[in-house]
Amino acid sequence: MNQQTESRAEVSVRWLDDGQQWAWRRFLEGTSRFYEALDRAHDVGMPLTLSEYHLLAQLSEAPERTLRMSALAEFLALSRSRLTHTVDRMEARGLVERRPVPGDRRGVNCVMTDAGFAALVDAAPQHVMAVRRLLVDVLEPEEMATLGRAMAKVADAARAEVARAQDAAGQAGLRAANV
Amino acid sequence: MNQQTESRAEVSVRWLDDGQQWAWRRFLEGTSRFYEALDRAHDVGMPLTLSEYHLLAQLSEAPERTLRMSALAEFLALSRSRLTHTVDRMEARGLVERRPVPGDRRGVNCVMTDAGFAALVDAAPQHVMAVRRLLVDVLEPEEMATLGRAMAKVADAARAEVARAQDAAGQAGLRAANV
DNA sequence: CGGACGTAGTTGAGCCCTCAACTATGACCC
DNA sequence: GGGTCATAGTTGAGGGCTCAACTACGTCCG
Repeated sequence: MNQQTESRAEVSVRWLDDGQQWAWRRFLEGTSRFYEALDRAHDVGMPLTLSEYHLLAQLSEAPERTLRMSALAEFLALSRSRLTHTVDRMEARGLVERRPVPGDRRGVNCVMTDAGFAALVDAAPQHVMAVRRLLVDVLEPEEMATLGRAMAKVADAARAEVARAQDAAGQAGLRAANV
Repeated sequence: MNQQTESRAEVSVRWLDDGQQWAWRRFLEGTSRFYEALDRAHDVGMPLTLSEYHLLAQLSEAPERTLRMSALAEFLALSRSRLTHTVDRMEARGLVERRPVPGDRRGVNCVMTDAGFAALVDAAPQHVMAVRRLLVDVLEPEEMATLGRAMAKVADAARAEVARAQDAAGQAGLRAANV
């Protein structure tokens, strides 16, 4: 307990310097305003929200335009629960369909319908133009490349941290079971 | 009508090249996983959510630890409605207080309480360590600087687009009124 | 076999956010 | 000075997301 208190003490914190603080705040504000504007672009004049669009885009690149729910959740960085709810809504609109996975009766495949493909094709130009207007064309090519490399590292770090947390939770469960 | 159809035609869309596509997807995945992990870090062991933390951080730097609701909304890139709801919840927990603005009876000041300040000070070390672990320390200093500059541009572009959209809505309103 | 554990996906309650409508006040201007 | 428009903030309904609990199936192994 004492150790935990120690590790939370302010003493050992390396605060951000001014440049880091500035960059971090720009990141916060930039991501927030960017996604807000992109969402808005989808709301006016596109029948697909941003996450629906990404879901269909992912499916469109898969063999048979089909992916297992779990694979889709992993690719899109969505929770299983959120994916279930999202697919519920899209299925009701006829954009995707659920099918059993042959050979694994736990699994569910998500298949893009023709209507789903049509909706994707219809929305794609506006979507890409918005991404250009708000991100790609705003940056120098070299900035965009650096942004990509940097965010790839960030994604890895976050993935690793979440995995660590889940392991720790598993250990805690074991400990509890052993009491 | 015909013109609108034309302007949406696929013909004139400049699609993303492979490098741009890669960078854009890294950005999507990176931001998604980063905020998920940071939220999680706040949920376990901190009494403040990420947006509550930022709200208090902003107040802590203002004179008298006080800001008008509208100024706070602008700084934090929150909608007025969202800020109202968030402040409702924080006020119920004693972290902030509402006061009338002297000299403008429309306005409401948001003031950080001592309890709010204490909560901020308590959460700050863990928050900063998480931001380092997930972002700052993952990148080269030069990458972090570029990220900051890039996101500043992106924020400006998004702000400009939203402002344009609001102007257009205003024009539409005028037109409707003139019919 | 059969029990324990892991994986796949769903469910529903609760929470937070968005959106549009609303109240109230200030600013402008003829 | 009284209409008109702009600004400030709130409200509540509706919708999406999170979280924990749950069902169902697969896998491993003694």
